[in-house]
Amino acid sequence: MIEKIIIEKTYSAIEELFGQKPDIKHIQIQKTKKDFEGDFTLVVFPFLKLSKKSPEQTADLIGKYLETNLKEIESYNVIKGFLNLLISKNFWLEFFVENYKNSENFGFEKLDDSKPYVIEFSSPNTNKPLHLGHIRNNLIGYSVSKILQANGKNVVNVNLVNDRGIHICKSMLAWQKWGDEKTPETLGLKGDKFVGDFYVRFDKENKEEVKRLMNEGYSEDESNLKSPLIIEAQKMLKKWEKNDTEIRQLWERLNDWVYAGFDKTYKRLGIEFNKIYFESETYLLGKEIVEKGLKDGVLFKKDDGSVWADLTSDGLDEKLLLRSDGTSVYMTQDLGTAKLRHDEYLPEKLIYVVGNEQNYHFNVLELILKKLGYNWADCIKHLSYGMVELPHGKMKSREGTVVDADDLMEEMFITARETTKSLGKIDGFSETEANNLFETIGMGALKYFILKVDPKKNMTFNPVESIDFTGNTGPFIQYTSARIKSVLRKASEMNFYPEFSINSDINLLKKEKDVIKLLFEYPLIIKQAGENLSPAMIANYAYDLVKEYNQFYQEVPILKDENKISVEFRLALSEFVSNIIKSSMELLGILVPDRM
RNA sequence: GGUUCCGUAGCUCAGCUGGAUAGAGCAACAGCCUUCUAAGCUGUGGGUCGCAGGUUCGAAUCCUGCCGGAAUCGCCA
Repeated sequence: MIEKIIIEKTYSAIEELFGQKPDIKHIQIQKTKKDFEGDFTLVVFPFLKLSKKSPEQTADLIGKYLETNLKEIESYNVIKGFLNLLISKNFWLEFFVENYKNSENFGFEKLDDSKPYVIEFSSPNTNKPLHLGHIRNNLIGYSVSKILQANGKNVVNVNLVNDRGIHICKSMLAWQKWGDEKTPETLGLKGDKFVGDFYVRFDKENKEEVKRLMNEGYSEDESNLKSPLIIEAQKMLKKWEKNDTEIRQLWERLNDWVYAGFDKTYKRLGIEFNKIYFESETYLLGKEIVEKGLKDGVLFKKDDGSVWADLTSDGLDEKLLLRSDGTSVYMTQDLGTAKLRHDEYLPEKLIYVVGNEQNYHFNVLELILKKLGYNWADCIKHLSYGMVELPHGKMKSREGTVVDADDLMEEMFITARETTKSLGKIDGFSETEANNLFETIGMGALKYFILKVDPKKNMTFNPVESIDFTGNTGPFIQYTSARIKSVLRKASEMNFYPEFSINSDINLLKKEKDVIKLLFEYPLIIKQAGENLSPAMIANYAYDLVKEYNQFYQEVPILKDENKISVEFRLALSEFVSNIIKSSMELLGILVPDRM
């Protein structure tokens, strides 16, 4: 790495020039800002105490030293305390030659032998279809998984499906009562939608019961408890827990419908898992851990028999782990599944992609595991992402403002179709090709719109803006790639092919160098995105690269140049860029078309 | 009330592990297609980086306080 070389040389420069050893942390090399001449910049302010000279003199001395002692440095200039270093043309060309032929894999690490990274995302309930919030979760999880793989990690994608509990019983009961033996097939509905409708039906009917009870003089709380529908659902849950055959069959039937529906949504989103956990299989886990903790005196029991963890010494509250009737709560299950996953995979990291409303939950989870003596709890990482809000506020099912995942994807497809058609871009496409293109563009727009935002931040989803296809959008990036492909096609018709060797004497234009410099950064971006678990860093990089390339494309003729070496070099540069666009988009789960 | 997170252009977002004159896109306005795809490129206007202190040669970035917003603190998941 050139930065490292400059840092090392700067160290010896200061040592030799000023007779003192600098703190290595003070030697910072950064990209030179656009308005100044140079490639890298050294900030010399921290060395003034050592040099006992003015910033300009200090920078000048170091600059001279680097210029004579580093062959990569062509020249330098000093502005105030900033030493701008110009890297030689040959350095950039060598970098280019060494990497462009294998640019499909440029920046990707080979699979290392570290322990696996287990990443959980999606985690749906089976009583409701997936919505916009799930889309963000899925896209982030899947992309982070890809990014970690690009960093050479062995990654396992897991999903934990909440397939049991009172909410599923509500849907089951509603279907029993009002379903008339209808099925998704008979109604031509997607299974998750079908079951979700019965959940809504239950809610509606139950509200009326509650209203009736309140009219009879009961308080709201009492009415909620006394509602016959609720009582019946609770009975059903108890039967389920006792393995009642009839209830279990009904449960399986409804859940299978839901899974068939989810599968379609996942498939269209392009999401895959290596392993799916079902809560019905894991919800009893954790009890043993808690009972052991109780025995060891880490946890305590209250008079009513409930079991708690005391976290007050850590600035948190007491946390319930077993109810007074001995049943477990969400936290208990999570303790169990965490241990299960740890035992199964012995992971380096256990990543949970879960919304920031559960920050507290994960703090507590980690703390309790540590209290129980599981030191591996350190490997737990809550990848906390922000809520998706609509321009008018958050999504509320009561107000019917929930954005359904399938509807949204379909809208993106339709918008992509209309826009593409109106631009006249599908001449010569078969119907299948055209539909594939609309899907690629629509999904590209949606995914990019969501992933370009820093995961930890709340974001606003404006349906109008998100389907914009110009500016900082997925389609713009896809378009640039298609443009390059078009040039490459045209080139081969003219018998020009991407080619460059270091022997070629070439005058490297500013725009060409700017593009190469961005390509040069890609491996570092992948690394940082991996460290920060941030698809947004990849998205923003891809945009910067594409923006830069388009300026090059606009200013510099590729095929029209008279110099064959220049033509071949620019083709090679373009091909390199298109490969990086493709690979960075792949890290976001976005495809790039050959033509659009 | 306690804890955590957020506040950057009219809007959506970068920049935040301290460095130069705070950047993009959208929206508005003005240009560029007889030349490799105009889903593009160029230009103009638009900012007390919530407010006030502090640390520092240097703060949008770090610390403290305040203001505004969100989440959370369930024998829900």
